[in-house]
Amino acid sequence: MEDKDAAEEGKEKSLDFIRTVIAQDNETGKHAGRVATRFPPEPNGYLHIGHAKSICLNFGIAREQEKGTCNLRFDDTNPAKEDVEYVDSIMEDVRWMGFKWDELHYASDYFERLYEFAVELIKARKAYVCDLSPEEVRAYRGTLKEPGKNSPYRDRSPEENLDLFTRMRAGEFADGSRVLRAKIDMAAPNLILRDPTLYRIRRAHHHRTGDAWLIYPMYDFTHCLSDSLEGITHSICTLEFENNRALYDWVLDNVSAPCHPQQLEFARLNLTYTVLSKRKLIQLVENGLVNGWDDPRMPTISGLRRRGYSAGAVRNFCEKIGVAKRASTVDMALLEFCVREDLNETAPRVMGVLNPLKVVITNYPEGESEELDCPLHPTDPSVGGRALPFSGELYIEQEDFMEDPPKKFFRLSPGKEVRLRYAYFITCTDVIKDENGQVTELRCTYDPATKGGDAPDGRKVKATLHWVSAPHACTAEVRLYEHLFTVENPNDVEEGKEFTDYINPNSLQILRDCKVEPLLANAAPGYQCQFERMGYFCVDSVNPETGTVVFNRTVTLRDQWTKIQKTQPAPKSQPKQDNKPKKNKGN
RNA sequence: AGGGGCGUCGUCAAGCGGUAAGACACAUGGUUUUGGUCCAUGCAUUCGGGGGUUCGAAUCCUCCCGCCCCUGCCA
Repeated sequence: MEDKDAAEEGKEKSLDFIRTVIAQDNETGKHAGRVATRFPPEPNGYLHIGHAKSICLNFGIAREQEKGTCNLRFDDTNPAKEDVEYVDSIMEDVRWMGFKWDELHYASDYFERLYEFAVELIKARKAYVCDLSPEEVRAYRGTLKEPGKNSPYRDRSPEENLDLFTRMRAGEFADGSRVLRAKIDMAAPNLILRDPTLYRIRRAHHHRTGDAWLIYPMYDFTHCLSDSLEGITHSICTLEFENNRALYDWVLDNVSAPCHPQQLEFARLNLTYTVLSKRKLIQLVENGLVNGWDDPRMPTISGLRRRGYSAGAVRNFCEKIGVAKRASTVDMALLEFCVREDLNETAPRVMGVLNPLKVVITNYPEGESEELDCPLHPTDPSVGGRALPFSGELYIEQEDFMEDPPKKFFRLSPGKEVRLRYAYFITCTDVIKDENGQVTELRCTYDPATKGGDAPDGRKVKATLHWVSAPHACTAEVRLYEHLFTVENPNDVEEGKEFTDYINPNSLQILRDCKVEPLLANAAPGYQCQFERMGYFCVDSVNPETGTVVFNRTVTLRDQWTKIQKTQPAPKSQPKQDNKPKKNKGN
């Protein structure tokens, strides 16, 4: 053991390309050992798992450096799309992820300074007010293959530009009638550099500056200068901004900026069976295709939280996926692995029956009951235990009984003996059906000698079932979730279809008559546990008026049995008896 | 007269001239009072393709191919 650890220590953990740059900068003393990052969301939507990757990168880097800092900065330069609801949710999500920002900033706090930088550019003949309409600007820009042509307003004098820009700010011109543009190169092969817009006129109420401004700076002008003003050393963003780096550098090179951060671009996260673009996420919410941003099916941080994911699991996931420049799509199975890994360690094991089937123990003393002392975790005694009531009337899972079982079915069937976890061995003696042939109840006998779950005579059973004592059971609502989409890549849309056409109709299944052990009657919202053999669940944070506890299934357990079933020849038809017909899970 | 990026196992991802890490997934055994966990084993003779340099190439050179991003007064 010890030498193994020692061997491991010798191995250098390989750094991703961003941390490699930072390590080099530290070595050369480029920033005197200082490392300053920032997480810069625009408050125009809720954060999702893709942002979690960026959060872990930026805050993570700051945390692992001796002199590292990470700011939270809202990139709020487009009042038309932004809202305080989003800034609040973003702060909550970053905190929940387990990070603390060093400084909190809003790009809008820099508006006055940004204006001064723009004036600087105008005075240096590097920016001009352009009267072209948006359509004309587009036409003048040229195409991917052909150069653009200069705006007729390109050579206005600094005096005239200053006058016009001042009057833009003062509100003398209509929205969209003029813009301030950088004077760079209309023939630049990088279109971003063809005299990009720096300021536009917008009579919109800003969530922070109110009506103080009528002109708003564009991202490319704002972002680099905000970074500079905050003394950011490494400005980390996603790949699609690679083209913008030329402008990022141009602005900082042509203005008296305090410092020049290095922009580094990494590949954004894509996940199978979901969408991760704000536009699409907003569409799902606004069209009522999901129940809000925190719908547990959503890949949002708030959705994952409500689903029962722990911050640690999400952080772990972000570490496992790595950081690189290659466009990639991570398998959802990895995210699921990360929650299971986390919850397996910590979650108390309890009993919950999703689709109850009544079992009467015919030789158990009528009306009696007893309490079994059971651990809450199979390997970690510190999780504690609880008293579990047992009686002659129980519920077991419908799928744990088959009247005519296939070869590899180990669970209960007529004449078969199984173990009830932590309780007794029982043997099925009778099957009771209703007039439709549906199984409504099982009659079983129990062996009093097997109390606790072991037979003194050493006989074995092939299966252990979870169960709940009927008179003691608490009725609960359980929401089962599956992938939001039926296809791996919902962005890959067939001709004439939309991504919403691939929404999984079974992504949410509500079970209203589940039976859980009494311990759970007063479980607090957010409480995470494992229903033995069924999966990890958590108490929904939004409780209904009805008073019944609502559980969200975070993730199923790994399941050999369904795999075996899939590879088995179809079993002889069985009368279905679910209270809610269950679709074949998985696709 | 287009420019900027990226191609290593099914999916992520190390590797940076010395002979293909790791993780998920998958498969097979073992343990087990969860068909869970855990443990063991297997899983790229080959790095988009062709040439070249070299004793030696995923790593260097070269040509080709494929994919992503850029023509918002969005970020």
